[in-house]
Amino acid sequence: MDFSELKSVCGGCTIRELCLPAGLSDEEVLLLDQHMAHRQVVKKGESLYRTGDAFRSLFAVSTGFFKTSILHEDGRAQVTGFQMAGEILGLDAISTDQHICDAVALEDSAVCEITFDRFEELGQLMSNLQHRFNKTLSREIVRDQGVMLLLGSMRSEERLAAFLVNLAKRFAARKQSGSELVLRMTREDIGSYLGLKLETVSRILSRFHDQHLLEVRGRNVRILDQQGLNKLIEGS
Amino acid sequence: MDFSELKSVCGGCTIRELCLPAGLSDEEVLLLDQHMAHRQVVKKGESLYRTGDAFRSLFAVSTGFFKTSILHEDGRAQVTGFQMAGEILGLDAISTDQHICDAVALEDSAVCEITFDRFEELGQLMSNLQHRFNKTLSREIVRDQGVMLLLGSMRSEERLAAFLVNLAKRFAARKQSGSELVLRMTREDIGSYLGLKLETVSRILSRFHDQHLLEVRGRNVRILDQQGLNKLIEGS
DNA sequence: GAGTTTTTTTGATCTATATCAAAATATAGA
DNA sequence: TCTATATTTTGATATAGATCAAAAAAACTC
Repeated sequence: MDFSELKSVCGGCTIRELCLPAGLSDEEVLLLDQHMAHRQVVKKGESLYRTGDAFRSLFAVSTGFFKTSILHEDGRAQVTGFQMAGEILGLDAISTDQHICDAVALEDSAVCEITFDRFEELGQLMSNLQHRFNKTLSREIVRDQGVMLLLGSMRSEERLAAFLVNLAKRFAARKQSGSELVLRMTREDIGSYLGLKLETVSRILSRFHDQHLLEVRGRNVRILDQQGLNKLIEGS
Repeated sequence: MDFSELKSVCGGCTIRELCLPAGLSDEEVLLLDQHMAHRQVVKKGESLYRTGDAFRSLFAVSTGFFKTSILHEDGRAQVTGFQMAGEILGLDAISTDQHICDAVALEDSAVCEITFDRFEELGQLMSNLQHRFNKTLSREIVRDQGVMLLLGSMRSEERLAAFLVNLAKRFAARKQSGSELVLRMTREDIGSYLGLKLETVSRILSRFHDQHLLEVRGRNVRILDQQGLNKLIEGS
């Protein structure tokens, strides 16, 4: 981890409205900025934090791409999410003051750090910030329950379709192409997230390719038929 | 729903430390009490709220047992949780101001309601309450990610063992027997929660019975070998 | 840029869990 | 208490996805 102390600048950040400062006034953002610790770089493959680490700060992904995974005693791991610009890492640690997952950068990335104690103080000063943060936490609950639905009641093709459509939407919200995806994670990571084996993920991608839903070239995926994918997700 | 306005009395509540007032001083609890809307009864089979309902309040389960489930377009449903005394219903709705699941009472139950607007105001007055509430939201995230691990990487027997051990722990924390469980939900509900079919749940319960891990008589389950169940969960 | 390692694809086969079916119980209603 | 309905159990069979295996393609390393 590179601790070069670049001062955060939420005010000028392009993804401000997708991140913690969403919905804050300029003055409020300024106050938030003053309390942000610093920006730090996490190289591809490095961990931002690991299971068991003491919880001190939340991290907002500035640039790059992360995965979080929890480890079962016996070595099995479950990928619980993939985070991109504007998304917050560390929310799960608030409950126990310890991180309960590993956060690993899947490409060279940068995060903005804010000490949680500081952040809570700010929440007391700015009811608006606190209100938005409650929503952020709740949104994570909704997301997690969506994954439960995926894992609990959808078939493998539906899961993968839902995964790709979700990724595409999030890229699109960040003004990146919503049809040209570069997957930062391995087939195994995708499989772990979706409760499937990597071979199954690979086979289904090939099948989608054959059905002209996607064009798959390794980790480069182009969505050719968004409609078709959506139909797969909904239609039983 | 019975709207008889029984005044809430967190102060005198036996499960106070498992609920929203956890960790608050007597004075703080008094203030919280003054802002609780009322207690209300939900009869077995009735909904406390349904998907799409406007979100106004959080509900703390006072007595009884609930299940929450989200509905997929095509009719499939996924049970996302079972809530008992002290646990909070409605956390997922904060993000969108709409309920995204149904909350159904599985036995005659009572809940304590608090308007969320009021609650947020209180959070501004009592940093302690806000701090605890952040933890409550985070704890729900941790719980959900535990379910992801369950659904994504555990086999059917392990899932059911984990489910039973979890229920037993929660009953025990409420000074009820941690070995004599009365399941309030159907095999189908359990199956939906665990990503299994009801027949599979039934078969595994029978198998556990044969292996003297449990004594199963319909919905009455006695845990005979907690150790054995734990071994199942951990050991691959 | 050749060599090593990691990731991905594809095929053949196996297996855990689903599905279909029917009897046995339990629960609720009159 | 009797009847109707819903739930649970158990068996027989089917199947989606796992596992095992090996080649092909990418991605690092020196």
